[in-house]
Amino acid sequence: MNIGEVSERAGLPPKTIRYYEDIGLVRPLRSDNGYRAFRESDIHKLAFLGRARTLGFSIEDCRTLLDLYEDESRESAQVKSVAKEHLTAIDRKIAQLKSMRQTLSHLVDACQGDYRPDCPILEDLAKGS
Amino acid sequence: MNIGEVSERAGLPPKTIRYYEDIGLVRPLRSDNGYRAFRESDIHKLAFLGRARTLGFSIEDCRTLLDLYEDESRESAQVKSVAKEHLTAIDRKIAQLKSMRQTLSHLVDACQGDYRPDCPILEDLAKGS
DNA sequence: CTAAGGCTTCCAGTTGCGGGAAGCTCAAGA
DNA sequence: TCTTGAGCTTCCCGCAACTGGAAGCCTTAG
Repeated sequence: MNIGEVSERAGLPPKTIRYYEDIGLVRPLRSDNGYRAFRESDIHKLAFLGRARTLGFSIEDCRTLLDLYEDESRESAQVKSVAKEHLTAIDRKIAQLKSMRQTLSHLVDACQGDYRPDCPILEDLAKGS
Repeated sequence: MNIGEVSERAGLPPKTIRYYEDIGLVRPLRSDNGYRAFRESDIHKLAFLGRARTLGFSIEDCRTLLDLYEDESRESAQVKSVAKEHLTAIDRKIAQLKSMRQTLSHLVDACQGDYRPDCPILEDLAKGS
């Protein structure tokens, strides 16, 4: 199967698929004409990767997860460990964004947003919190 | 004032300060020996930038905000507009992260995390939800 | 036979810096 | 006075995870 159809079926842009091959996440065969020839297993892997990426896993995490997926002798604890670390990273990011949101929304509320130059937002930025 | 002391006072690494000069956010003078010579106003700008960055504004937003800050004839509506757009971007990111968090925490909870290979996390990634 | 579309590779750009090399300058100690 | 050592300079590479675009081959329909 050529990259275009694979792209549709796996839900990933061709560019991304080529990139994943570059970094060794998938290893499609090649046809005589030089085109990539994907097997069902490749599509399956790509869909796996797409799903893992939407959950926010890094490429390296994806590599690890894919390896574990294909390792019959894996222990689920290994998978859980990767997922838990990612979860705490997500929590950190959420906390950080919420903190920004908090400050920023106060400032936005305090700003008149009219034709006059006076602005609490700029005043805050200028003198630190 | 040399870059080292400015770095301490503005709370930004020297590398970052040089980068900000590269992209035209600050324009320190130069001493005869070629060293950057920062004025108080430069430090003030750098602190402004540092604060804006911790609130998550992009460099381009920072440039805009700095321009507005120095523009006596600004209208606070312009500032508020930039801040509001950033705020909605933050809200989008928070929503996305929360969605990831939701899915991921369910999966993590469902995984035994023991020596056995069976794993709901991998199963989910494999078949998509 | 030709044109369009799909495929290939390769290179550059994105965001916001950080690391490190090579080399100049300056201040302090033997 | 000479020599360190720290601090400064520029320059270029690398990161994550792609995306866009150029140049060129392959295939298929008209």
